[in-house]
Amino acid sequence: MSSKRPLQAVPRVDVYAEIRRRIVRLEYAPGESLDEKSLLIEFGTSRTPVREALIRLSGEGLIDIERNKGAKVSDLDLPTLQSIFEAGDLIERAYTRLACLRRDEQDLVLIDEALQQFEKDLARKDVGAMTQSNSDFHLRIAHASRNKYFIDSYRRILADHERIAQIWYSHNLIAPANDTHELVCAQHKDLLDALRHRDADRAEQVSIEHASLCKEGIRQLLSGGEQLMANLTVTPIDFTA
Amino acid sequence: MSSKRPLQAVPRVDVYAEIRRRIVRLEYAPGESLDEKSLLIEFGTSRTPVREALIRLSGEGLIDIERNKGAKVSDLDLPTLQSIFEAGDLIERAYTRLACLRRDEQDLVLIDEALQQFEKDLARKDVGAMTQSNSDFHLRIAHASRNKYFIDSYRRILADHERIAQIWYSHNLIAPANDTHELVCAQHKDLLDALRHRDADRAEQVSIEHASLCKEGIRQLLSGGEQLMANLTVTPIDFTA
DNA sequence: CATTTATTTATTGTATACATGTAGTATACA
DNA sequence: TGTATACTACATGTATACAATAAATAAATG
Repeated sequence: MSSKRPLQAVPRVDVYAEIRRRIVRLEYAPGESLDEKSLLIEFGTSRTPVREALIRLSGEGLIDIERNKGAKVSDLDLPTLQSIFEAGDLIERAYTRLACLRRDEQDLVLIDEALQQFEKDLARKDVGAMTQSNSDFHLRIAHASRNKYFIDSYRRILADHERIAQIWYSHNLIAPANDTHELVCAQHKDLLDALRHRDADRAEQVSIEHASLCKEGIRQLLSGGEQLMANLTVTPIDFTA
Repeated sequence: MSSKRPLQAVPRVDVYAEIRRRIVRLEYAPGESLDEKSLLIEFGTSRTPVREALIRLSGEGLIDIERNKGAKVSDLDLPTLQSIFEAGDLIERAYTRLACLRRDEQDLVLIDEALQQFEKDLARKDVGAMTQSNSDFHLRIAHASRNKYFIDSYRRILADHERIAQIWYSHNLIAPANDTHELVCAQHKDLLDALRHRDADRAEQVSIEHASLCKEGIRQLLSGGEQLMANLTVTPIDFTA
């Protein structure tokens, strides 16, 4: 090969992944407008990769694009929060049951790895990493369900959920004598154990409790803050027997 | 206003909508590769709108993009079919129940309009239009649930479902003495009636029967074709009481 | 002074040119 | 003839230039 070398080294920033990371870590606030120019200057790329990343993120629901008016980070209001829990609970229960039926040994290994990563991140008190590894843990269970619609639906919910988890984790780390994270870890282990024994009923029960714990935490967080945000009510979906 | 006029008239083709239409109407076969050049020649635009359309469609799961290797229409194999029914049934039941609680008068009007449009399209034996108006009918119910995650999840499932419905409708129109479409219309009316009376249990029951009818139709369709496709089995998700 | 209408400026949408990577073909060699 | 390598052609990825739209400001009119 001659001395010709590419002007630009290969490991360039993944614009999509980086913007996504900033949104779920709340570095970009909900509602904040994202203009292409400042992004391309920062990432050192042209507009094309930035625009393509924004379109992808729009498809995931993390940003809203209005024609000729640019992109904004999606809002996170109370109805959205209620919807997250309403849909999240149900879909989580569904894929968890299926995962019990369909998981293989490799799934268990991957889920266990994510579980351990979460505990490491918790020990390091790295809230961003915790959010990431928690999502990995749950998404890997979703994967074991072998149903791409449940996987994608949950990924969509999780994206928004991460932004809330971020706040919740921070709060729990600050709050004195808060054993919530120990409970979360215990539930993760229970869930993996139920998957290992293919016990769908127990896995579903743990899922319900896991979601409840998070829901209660957020409820307290909101009531601790502004009063108008305190009435987080989630309608349960009771199917006919 | 002066005599200056844009060189290009405003009502240009919506590349995204057109490619999407062709996929759900099976004009592009599952697995078929879509290269940018032939698309841009056909639509008379540059590569940019084509690429952006492909990225959006990729986000919706209708095409698969592999880096440096282009786009292919997503496959529709047996596992996908099973996943559609598995996830579709559950999510449909969930949003239907919620829609009973939350629908307003405007929702009922919109749902009724879609219902009537479907009957018109059926009378005209326009399979493509039937698929579209059927999707509209169900999506408008989903909208009445006021939960964007259920709406988006169902839209995702529906996109793939449309490709199957397309085949099923054609088959029913050809098959002699087939009253399936009358049943479908009756169920649509039942569903709207249950929504009107806010009867969640009945609405859910109709949803289950509606999905069953479709599922059975597809099953017969497959067994009529190749033998290896005959064993469409869908795992029911029985939550703990 | 308030309101409306031009004019300017900035941002987004589209087209095109260039860079890079992949795949197919042809050639060299065993 | 089979395999490996080099080269060519083509498709995709990225950068940039141009067009159109929206927002902001300035000018004009009552």
